[in-house]
Amino acid sequence: MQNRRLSERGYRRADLAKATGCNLETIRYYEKVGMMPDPPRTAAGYRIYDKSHVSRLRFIMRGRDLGFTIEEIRGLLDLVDGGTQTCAEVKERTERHLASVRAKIADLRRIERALATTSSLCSGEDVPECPILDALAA
Amino acid sequence: MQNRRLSERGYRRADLAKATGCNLETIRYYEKVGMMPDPPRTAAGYRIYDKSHVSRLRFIMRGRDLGFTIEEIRGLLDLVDGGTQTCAEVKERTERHLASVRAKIADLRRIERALATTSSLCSGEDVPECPILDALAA
DNA sequence: GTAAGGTCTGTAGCAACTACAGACTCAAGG
DNA sequence: CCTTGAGTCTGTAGTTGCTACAGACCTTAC
Repeated sequence: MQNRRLSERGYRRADLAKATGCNLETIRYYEKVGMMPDPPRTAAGYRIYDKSHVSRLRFIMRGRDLGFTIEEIRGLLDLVDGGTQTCAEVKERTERHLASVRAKIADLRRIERALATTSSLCSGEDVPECPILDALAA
Repeated sequence: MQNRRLSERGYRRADLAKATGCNLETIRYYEKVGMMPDPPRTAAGYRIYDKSHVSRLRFIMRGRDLGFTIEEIRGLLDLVDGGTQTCAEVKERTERHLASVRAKIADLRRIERALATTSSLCSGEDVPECPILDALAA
């Protein structure tokens, strides 16, 4: 194909981006902040990635999708990298995060009800009393 | 107490921060971006707040907690501020926000399910192999 | 061999804060 | 009356987690 020699050796940055769906520049950012390892380079300085980079980047992105902060993901990666991870630790972190997600859902449901009520009140001619303020300010 | 004359008139910035849990500087930021009104000032230029500012700031913070952007909160505040809008406009904005709330709930439910699933895979034992990490890497 | 396109670096921008620095104000104690 | 210490004022710079250049360099296809 267009870059046979390189693709025999591994992925270029754009290949990694495509393989993971990650933004091109974000890969460099993750490297800068130490979440992705400094990859080997070609003689000309081009980064060369392999399958392991694809997995790691997917791991990071999946964590972000699940609403983990960078620091939380770093923590999870440390467990992986350390090789000393215990199931108990990871489970504990996950459940803590699960609890906060459930709290957010509960809050949003309250807002949803308030908005739905407002909307139904809005069918008349007059501007209604707004229960949103009460719901949010409570 | 130490500033009786002022506290008879209202809250100072630090009082408002304490009453709402908002960061001191963030109050000024919200004022700068037009989410909080320019408050009255003492002769020396000190901001003076009252109960209405407490409610409004709580409203903003709650919205932020729930993941609304500044622009969305601005929209909600417009609803609350009311005044010049017709009922149709209010209803339209309300339903738009309702849709975004429901989308957020759906997102969080998806995250919740993923977290609950990964958590349930985990034995909680002190073994180095963790199915949650495997699931994230998958 | 040259043009198109990928990669490199550093840096600047974004949202939404958060934290100074340096000047000013104010109430209380001596 | 003066000092002291805490609170406030302004503008600006730093933070997080990206994202998007600019300008130079490298590779590949034709």
